[in-house]
Amino acid sequence: MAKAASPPALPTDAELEILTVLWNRGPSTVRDVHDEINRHKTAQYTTVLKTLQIMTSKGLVRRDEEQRAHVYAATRPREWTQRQLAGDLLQRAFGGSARSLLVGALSASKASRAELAEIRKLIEEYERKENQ
Amino acid sequence: MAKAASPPALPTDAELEILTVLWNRGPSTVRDVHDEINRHKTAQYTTVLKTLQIMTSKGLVRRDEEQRAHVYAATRPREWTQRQLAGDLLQRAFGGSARSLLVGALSASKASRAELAEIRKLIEEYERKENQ
DNA sequence: GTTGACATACGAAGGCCTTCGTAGTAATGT
DNA sequence: ACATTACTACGAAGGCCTTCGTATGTCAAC
Repeated sequence: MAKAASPPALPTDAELEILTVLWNRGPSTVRDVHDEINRHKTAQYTTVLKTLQIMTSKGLVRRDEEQRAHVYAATRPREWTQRQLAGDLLQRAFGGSARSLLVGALSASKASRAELAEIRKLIEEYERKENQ
Repeated sequence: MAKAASPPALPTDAELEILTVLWNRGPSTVRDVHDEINRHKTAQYTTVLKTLQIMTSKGLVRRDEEQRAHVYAATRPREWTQRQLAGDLLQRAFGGSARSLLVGALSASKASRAELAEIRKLIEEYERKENQ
């Protein structure tokens, strides 16, 4: 069973939460993930398990069954997934305009002065690369 | 019937598509929306109608029943909704970092030189306001 | 070997989203 | 008056997501 081949679809809400744990912790058992998630909300152990099983069949995570407690790891790096998610929203809600998306993000987040500076540097970096 | 009071929840996919039409066209009948949407995909008239009815009950749109063909209008402006959506993704997938979100958006969109310049100006603008 | 702790597998329920077909009603034209 | 056309209302199906309870298996330790 399992198999998913094709590009893993976008992770859903619960899936993204689990992926975040995996990205932060590295390969983890269900128990690891469950414990981590229960730090800020409550969820049954089997809920996490089931979701991880589904994620496996979707190809979002890979699992190592060597040990009795299977070890799960994200298939795609955080950045790759973030790009998918950002790209999706970009098209769906912002007509592809990265600028509009940034406006939305900034007005939603009250970015600090430091963050603004970071973003400016990032853009300058991009522009430099663009000009080569 | 109808009524939703509380802050309208985030629009779903199909809802966002309809909202986009309303934002672009202004108040419109179901037929208007349906015609517009069928320019790039096919959907039954009653599907659009039903979705608009649901959106009404959620408070995403308001409807004027004066005429036989009801006229629908978005309750919230595009920018407001975009902020919700951006803010939601920002928290869910980027740990609140607008910079990370921008990185994702840029790598997903291959922004043009012109767009990069626009974004830089936007940031400079923000920084100027921030420093007053 | 029985018990208890801990693991996976799996079915199923409840929600929401999306879609559409059908029914009923109002306007329009012949 | 009648047929045609255009509109709204509504129910329901099919999917996916999320959640959980229950069944089952494994291992260790008494």
